[in-house]
Amino acid sequence: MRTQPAVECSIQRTLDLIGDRWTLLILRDLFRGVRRFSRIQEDLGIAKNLLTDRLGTLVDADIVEKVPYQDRPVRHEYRLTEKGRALSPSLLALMRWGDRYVSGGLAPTELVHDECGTRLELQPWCTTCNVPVAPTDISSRPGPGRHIGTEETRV
Amino acid sequence: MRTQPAVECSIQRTLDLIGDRWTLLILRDLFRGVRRFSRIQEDLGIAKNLLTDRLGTLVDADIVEKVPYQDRPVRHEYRLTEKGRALSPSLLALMRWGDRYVSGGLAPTELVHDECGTRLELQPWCTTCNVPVAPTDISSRPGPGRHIGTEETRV
DNA sequence: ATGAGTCAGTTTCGATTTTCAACCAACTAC
DNA sequence: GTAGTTGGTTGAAAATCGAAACTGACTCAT
Repeated sequence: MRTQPAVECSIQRTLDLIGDRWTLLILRDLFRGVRRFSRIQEDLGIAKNLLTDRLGTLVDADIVEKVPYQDRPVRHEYRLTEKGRALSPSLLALMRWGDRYVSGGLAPTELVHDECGTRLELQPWCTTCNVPVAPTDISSRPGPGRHIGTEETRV
Repeated sequence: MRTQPAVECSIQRTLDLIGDRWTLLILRDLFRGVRRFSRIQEDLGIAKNLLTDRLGTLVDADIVEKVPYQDRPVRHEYRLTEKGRALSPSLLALMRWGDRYVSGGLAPTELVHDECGTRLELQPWCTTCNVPVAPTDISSRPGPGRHIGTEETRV
């Protein structure tokens, strides 16, 4: 969307790709199984030219792929790639925040653990210690993908 | 931002509030400790009138608060409220996705577990079973905040 | 084989947003 | 008094968006 020399932040890089008003909603629909142009269009109320544009961007970015579901006439549907499915935690996090702070704690839809039916939380997880990590136990440091002037950083 | 009758989805409700091109970047700056109008403005390169507008929206939504840091002249800085800080997992999730899929696995900044220095992952977590939950073990169901026609839903 | 319908777009154009630059107000420091 | 800083506001040009009309490829019913 924008063309900046190479931003030193993965959040910004990500938002440059999918951070506009519609794209995350389109992705939500794809996660929900709404995969066809016209279905997405009527579900979101997005203008068709914009939907064309956004889906094109997502396909170019390899987040979504266009697969034919019939010949004669050839019709396609849009499916998440592995890269696209990897956005699941991001959407889940936004959803849980909205449940708590916008929907007043009353989730319109709940995501639960299959085995026990408990509603899921999303937590930072340490793969070494195998424990959830509280925000107070998180530090940041410059990583191998170059670094920015380090400040008090707590995300 | 938009005024829709009462959308039945926490993702959409959330994105209506913070899902524009700049707001999440502003919040990222606040998490990083960049809290003053002029600092944010130059860091992001956002137009000042838009920054005024977006900060106002965030303050109205109680995501950010404006606190004076000096008198004479009174100057304010913008701080995350508890509601704002609760967006941390969302930003973290977007960051981790960007690390992997946009920055080619080379994180510009790493968030690590204080105690052991391991880079953090963000995982759905079952508070009952006390285990991380894989995407395949997640189901969805209508919650108390009203419900939408249920489809194959996997977020 | 004509006519209506569906799906996935493209085109056009007026309305809205964003950007960019200039200006302003309050105060400090010199 | 002059310059500088911070946190804005204002207005005009440029970019983007939204709504509706139009297209093309095909099906199905008559």
